[in-house]
Amino acid sequence: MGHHCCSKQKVKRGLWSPEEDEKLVRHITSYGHGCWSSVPKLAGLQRCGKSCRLRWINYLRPDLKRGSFNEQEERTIIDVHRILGNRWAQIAKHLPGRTDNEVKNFWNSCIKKKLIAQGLDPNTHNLLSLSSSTNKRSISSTSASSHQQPFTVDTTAAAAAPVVSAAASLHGQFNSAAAVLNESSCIDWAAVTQQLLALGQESEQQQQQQRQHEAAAACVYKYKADDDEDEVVLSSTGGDQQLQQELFDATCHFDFPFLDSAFIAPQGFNPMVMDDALAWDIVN
DNA sequence: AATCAGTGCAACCGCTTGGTT
DNA sequence: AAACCAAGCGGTTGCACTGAT
Repeated sequence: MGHHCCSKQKVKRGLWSPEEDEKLVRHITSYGHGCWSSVPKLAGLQRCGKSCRLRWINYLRPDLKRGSFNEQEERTIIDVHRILGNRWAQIAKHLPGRTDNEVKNFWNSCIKKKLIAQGLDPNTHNLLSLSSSTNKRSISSTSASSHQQPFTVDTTAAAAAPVVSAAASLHGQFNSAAAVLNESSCIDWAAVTQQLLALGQESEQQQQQQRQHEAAAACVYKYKADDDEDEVVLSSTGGDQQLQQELFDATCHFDFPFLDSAFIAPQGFNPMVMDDALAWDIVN
């Protein structure tokens, strides 16, 4: 089966020669690529337009950074992958000079193995032992990303340490939520919070938390990012505004470095169970 | 020296998306 | 609404290279 995009022409395939590279670079730097399907003819190449485009994007573009990935880049890939999954093009946008193909190859050949060696599931970024646990109960699943596991709660842990469990569960849910934020979906955090509370036994401390949850549930957190600065803005739909402001001040120090367009956190998004360390862990 | 397995990277394939007619 | 096309994307393949035997 030949190329559907250029089946009428005899095209060369396989590795590019330096001469072909030179022709393509010369053509694009002089005239731009325009319509890729016309590039091979105009540049004097016996390649299909798709092949030219790929060669340019992945190898010949002047702004590409060559060489191996540094530690910072590796960290970024892992962090963004945790949130976005295998969306290599999206991930590559956070790595100037790197292509989606390069990131994907680096992930498959290197990072994946490192994570497995660390006992982490490269798909979910959870501990492998936890990923295979059977003592879990699914309470919600809103993920639109196939790599994400349904939101689960370890009920044993919940009984022993509900707050920790809730935080851990929210952590998992946040990952799912983050994976779909770009599609402008909203997570029903108020419902999640209610279910979390139902799992644990009510205590005085939890009642205090309940009040905080309710206050936080009336908050709308707006995150905006632009070239100059990122900011999270609080607005309220009612309730104890002083408590809301305290919650906001106490929990919204963190950034959302992987969201390059503004989003509005869903009503009921509750940072109360997150401290800065967890928030940092979530978004990084 | 020859062979083989493992690895990394470049390129390809097929599908999806978005725009145009 | 349907058909078509170009571009974008992620998964997969092919091949050169390297190290072990």
